Amino acid sequence: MVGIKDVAKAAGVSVSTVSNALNGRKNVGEETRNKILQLCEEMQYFPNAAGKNLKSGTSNTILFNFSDFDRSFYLKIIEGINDYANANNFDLMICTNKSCEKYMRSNLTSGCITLDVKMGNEVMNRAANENYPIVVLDRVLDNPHIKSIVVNNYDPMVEMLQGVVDRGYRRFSFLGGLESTDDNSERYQAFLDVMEKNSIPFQRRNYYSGDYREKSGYTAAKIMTLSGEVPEVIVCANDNMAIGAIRAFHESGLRVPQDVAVTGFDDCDLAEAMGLTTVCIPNYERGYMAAQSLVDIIRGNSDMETLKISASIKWRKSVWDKRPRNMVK
Amino acid sequence: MVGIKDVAKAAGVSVSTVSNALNGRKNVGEETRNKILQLCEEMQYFPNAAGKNLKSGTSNTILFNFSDFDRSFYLKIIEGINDYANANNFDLMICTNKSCEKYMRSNLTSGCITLDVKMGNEVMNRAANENYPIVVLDRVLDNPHIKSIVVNNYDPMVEMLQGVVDRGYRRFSFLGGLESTDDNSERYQAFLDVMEKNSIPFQRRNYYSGDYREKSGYTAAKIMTLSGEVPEVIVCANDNMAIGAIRAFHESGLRVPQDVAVTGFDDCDLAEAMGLTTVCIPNYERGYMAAQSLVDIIRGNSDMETLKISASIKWRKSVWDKRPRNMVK
DNA sequence: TTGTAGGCGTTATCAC
DNA sequence: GTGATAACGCCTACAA
Repeated sequence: MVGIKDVAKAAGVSVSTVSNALNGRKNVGEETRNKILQLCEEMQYFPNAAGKNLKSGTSNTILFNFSDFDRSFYLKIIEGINDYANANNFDLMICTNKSCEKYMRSNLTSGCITLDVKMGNEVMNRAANENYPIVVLDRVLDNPHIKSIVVNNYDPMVEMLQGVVDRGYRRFSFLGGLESTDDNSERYQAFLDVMEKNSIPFQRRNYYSGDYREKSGYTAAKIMTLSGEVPEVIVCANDNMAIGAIRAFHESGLRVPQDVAVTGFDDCDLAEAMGLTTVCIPNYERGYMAAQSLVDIIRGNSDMETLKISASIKWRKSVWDKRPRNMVK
Repeated sequence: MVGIKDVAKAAGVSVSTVSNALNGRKNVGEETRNKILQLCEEMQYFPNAAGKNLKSGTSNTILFNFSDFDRSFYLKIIEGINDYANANNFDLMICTNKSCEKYMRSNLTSGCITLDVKMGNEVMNRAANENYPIVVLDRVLDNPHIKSIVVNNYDPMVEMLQGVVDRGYRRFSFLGGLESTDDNSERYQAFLDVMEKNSIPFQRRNYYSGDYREKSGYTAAKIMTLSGEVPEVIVCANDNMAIGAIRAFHESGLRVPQDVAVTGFDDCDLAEAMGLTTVCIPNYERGYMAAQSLVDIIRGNSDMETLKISASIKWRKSVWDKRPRNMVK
C-alpha cells in the first residue's frame, strides 16, 4: 500500500507538503504541486480512510442500517438516501445490525439513519450525542440527539377500513405484525376504532400474530382455512403477510376477493401485481427526507421534532363491493 | 468519545494493560482485568474501528458494492452474503459505486464483492492485490487477484427459447439490455443461435435496445404497438424490461400471451406474480457463494477459477402453446 | 513555500 | 503482571 510518505520520498519533499498539495491548500508552489499530483497518479496513491478519519474526526459519510432482506422497499429507501447524500457530497455506507454500533462509534461516519427492528434502543441511546446524530425510522425515541421519522399509520388505516366497512364487510380478522413495534400498535388501534365506531363486534381470537414476513401470513391463513374460521375480510398489518395469506387461500381453493377479501399495508412491488388493496408509503421520499434531516442536523441546523409523513390508499381488486347492486362488477 | 486512554486513567493502569485486558490476553491479573472490564461497561467504552484498523491492518470485514436500486434481487444477494459472513465471523459493509474505492483501499475491509455495472474495471484492477482479493459477479476479468462468478446465460436461454419455438412461435423480437455487458451478449447470442438452428429469419430491426430498467421495456413495447410491429413473442434480456413491456401492452389493450407472448430473465419477485416465463437465477445462493469464495481467498485458500453457476427455467402463462390442439387451454 | 513535530486510538514489542 | 514507547497513515499547528 503506497502512502503519503512514499509519495513524499519520491517527490523529494516532506509529507506535509504532499498533504497540503492533495488537500488543495494554497501554500504549495505551482511546480511542487504538479509534481506531487503527477506522482500520486503514477504511484496509484489513494488516501487511507482510516488514517484520515482518525486524525480529522470528520468523515462526511452517513450510515444506513437495516437487517430485513424480505422487504423490497428497502431498496427504494436506500435510493432516496443515496440520491440526497450524493447531491450533498456525503458518502453512504450501509451495514446490518451486527456491525452497526462499530461504525456508529468510530468517527468513520458523521451520523446514522436506521430502520431495523433488530436495532435496540439502548444501542442508539449510547451512540447518539451532540456530535453524532441519529435519524430513526418507524420508532419514536426520547433522546435529544435522535430524530424520528414515522409514518402516520392511523389515519390512512382508518380511512381504508371505513371504506371496507362501507363496501359491506362485517366479519373481520386481523393479522398483526411484530407486537413490539409502534407500527403494529397503531394499525391495530385504527382497526379496533373502526370496528367500534361501526358497532362491529370483534373478538380477540380473531387476532392472529405474525412477524411481518410472508411466511407468517401464509401460516395464519392456513390455520384459518383448516379451522374453518375464514372471515369475510382479513386485514393484515403489512403487505408481505397479506401476500402470504393470499397464496395460502389460493392453495386452499379460496378465491380473493369472492371468498375472502384481503388488505395490506406498504404497497410493495408485488402489491400492485397481485391487486392488493393497501396503504402506500412513499419510500423513496422517506429515505430522501431522512438523509435530508440527518445532513441538516450534522450541519448544525437542528430540528429534532418528530416528522410524521402521510400515506395514501390504493384500492385494488383484493377487496370488492359486497353490496348487492354491485355484485356483478 | 471515551477511549482506551480514559479507561486507563480511571483504572489507574496503563493503556497497554487495558488493551491486553480487552483483547483477552492472559498477561493481566484477575483483579485488574475485572476492574477494567467493569469500568469499560460503566464508561460505555467502545473500541474505535478506525484506530484499530490503522494499527492492525486487518478487519475481518467484507465489502459489497452495488448501485442499482431497481432490481430487488440485490436484497437476496445481500442476504446470502450476510448469512455466510455472519456464520464465519466476518462483518459486512455495503457501499455504492461512489465511495467503493475509498473502502477498498484503506484496510477497513479485507476484500470486496462487487455487482455493479457502474464499477469500472480499472478501479478493480487498481484495488486488487495479494492482500486484497475481489470477487466480481457477472463479469470476467483477467487479473490473478479477482475471481469471477458468472451465470451460465447461454444454456438456459437456448433451452427456454427452443421451448418457445416448439410451442409454435415464429415471429420474434429481442429486447436487449446494456450492450456493454457480457450478460446481454450471451443472452442475445443464444437467441440468435436458436433462430438459426430453427431456420427462423431474424432481422436486426427487430432488436430493440434497452438498459435493463423497466422503463426501457415499457418504451420499446410502446414503440412496437405504435408502429404496428408487434411480434408473436418478445424475448427480453431481463425481467424488469419484460414487465415494463407487459404493462405497455396491457395499456394498449393487447393481451399476454394471446396477442403477444413475453419472456424474461432473472425470475424477480414480480415475475411469479405476473406469470412471466423466465430463467431463474439463484440469487441467495449466488451471494452466499460469492462470500464463501471471498472468505476462502482471504484465508489463503485461493481458487481463482471463474465460477459458472447454472439457472433453471420457469414456464409460466406469459407464453402458451400456440399449436392448434392446445389452443383451448 | 516548505519542513518538523505532535497527535488521533489502537496494538505490539520489549523492558521492568 | 505491568508500563513505556513506537508504530499505523494522515492532518495541522507552528517553525524555518
